[in-house]
Amino acid sequence: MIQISSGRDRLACTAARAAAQTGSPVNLQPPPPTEDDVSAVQPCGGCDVRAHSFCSALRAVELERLADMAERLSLKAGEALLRREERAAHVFNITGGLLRVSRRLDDGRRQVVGFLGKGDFLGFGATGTYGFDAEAVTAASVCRFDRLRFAALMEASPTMERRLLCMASDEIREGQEQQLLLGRRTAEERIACFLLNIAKRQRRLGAGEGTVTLPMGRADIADHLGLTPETVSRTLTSLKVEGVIRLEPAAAVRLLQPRQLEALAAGHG
Amino acid sequence: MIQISSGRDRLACTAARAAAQTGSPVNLQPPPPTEDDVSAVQPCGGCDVRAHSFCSALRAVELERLADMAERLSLKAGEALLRREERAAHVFNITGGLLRVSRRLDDGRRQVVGFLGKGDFLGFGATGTYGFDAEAVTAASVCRFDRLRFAALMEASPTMERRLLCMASDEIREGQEQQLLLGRRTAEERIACFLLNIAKRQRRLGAGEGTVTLPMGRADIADHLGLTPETVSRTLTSLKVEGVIRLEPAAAVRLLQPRQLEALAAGHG
DNA sequence: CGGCATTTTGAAAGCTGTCAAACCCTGTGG
DNA sequence: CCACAGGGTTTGACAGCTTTCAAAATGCCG
Repeated sequence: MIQISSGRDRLACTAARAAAQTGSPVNLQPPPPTEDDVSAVQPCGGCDVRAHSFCSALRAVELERLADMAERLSLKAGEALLRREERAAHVFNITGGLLRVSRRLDDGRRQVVGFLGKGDFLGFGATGTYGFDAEAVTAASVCRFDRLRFAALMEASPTMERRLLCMASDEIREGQEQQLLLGRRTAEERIACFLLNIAKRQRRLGAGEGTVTLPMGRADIADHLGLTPETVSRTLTSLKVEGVIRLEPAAAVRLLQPRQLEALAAGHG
Repeated sequence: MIQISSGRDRLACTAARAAAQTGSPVNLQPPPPTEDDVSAVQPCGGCDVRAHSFCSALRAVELERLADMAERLSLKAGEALLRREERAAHVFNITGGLLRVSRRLDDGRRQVVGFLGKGDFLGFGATGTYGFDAEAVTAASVCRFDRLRFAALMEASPTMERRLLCMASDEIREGQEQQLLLGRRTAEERIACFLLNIAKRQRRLGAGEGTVTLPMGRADIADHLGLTPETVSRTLTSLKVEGVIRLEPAAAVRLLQPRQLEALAAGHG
């Protein structure tokens, strides 16, 4: 299922890559088929900013070590990276594509707890077993680290754990924001928030202007916002009719009236 | 508003208290009026287990330092401990009573992100400003630490940050669980989950048998579960009629059929 | 170009929310 | 110790948003 490339590979983080260049020439494999396209428009997740600060906490020597222990994985769309209750043996860093992290009920009801993209880390917190499922939404590439070796490296670097703590802290805050959304916002407000969040992330990753791309399907969006695919679709077309957004080909959405969208997200609307 | 006792005071954590005893005689103030009753049945929050592991990561010297910098606060029911956007100058440890942590929308809609009780910590993650409001549900007592001094102490203790990371990790997991609840569970399932969670916490704090106490009002429960007070009340009486629980005086709830409750919480019902 | 999955649209039902009133418990004052 | 006031809780009736079930339309991929 999961294609694993040779152990010594280029690292995910920008910083790591830069530092590694001084060493042996890095063999840049051509990225898997669709990956490049996807990661080009790739929006969601904890953002590369975090990934960057994370890696910049490491010294060159440590980056070497980190690069040494990286395995590179390729996931096809829909493929699972890990499952809840599974032995948490690894830590991951997404280098391209889009993953979804979710929790499920026995009867199949699902809550997408987050989307992860280029630069995002996954699986730190895990104590013993993972607490969630992680699957590829689009074709994706991931760096995999052995948890124990990774932890050892962390201990060596004092600032490293602080970075992790910051990342965890951000994640907690995002989770609380999402709880507010799920518990108290209307469908329209949820969609507005979602679009603005995606837009912000894409901007951070260098995407242009008021156009966002939604690589995930309506069902994924619905499971993220606590709605049904039908409601997501209806709300989207409703916003389109109001002239707030325009639905374009290739899963693109143009934000015609970002101000209006922000007003909706804020609850005035 | 907030009553602050003298600087050098007994510490919140059990471990810290024990260690501090070897030093100067600790002056145990009589707890505020209702606090003792409340904290006796006090259920919710990240649980004292975490608080304990946290403090057990410190050496005696550090505990001394920690005790040195503690200020003790008393909150009356309904009083605010801190507000979102406020300068995050402190870290807190709840020593008695019950607090609620919440996020709000401009129009007043509120999401209670968690209840904190004896032993819980509050305000770590905060970077710059707090990201939530925190208010006393019942009369409560809290230890307050200066953030910077606290951070400095953390850096000194290598295992300390790891503890924090674990706590943060737990919090993330709880947050995801809550997202699943808010996004995908029915009112009845939410109530069932809530009762079971409270019960688990009370058990951990040494409460007896199948009786839980709900120190918070219906409105707080509603804002925690993404419902209205009316729906909370209706669902509770519905469970009562079905013979699953019994509503007793003093905000007590007896779990007559815990199995049935678990089935409901799991989605089979 | 055809087949299939996804998305959109439609109609109706259901769960939860809203508004309002009755009830109860708690704490207070006589 | 009992009556009373007040807020919180419970109950009722109804409305509304979202879901559900179903079918049409669209878009993607071979």
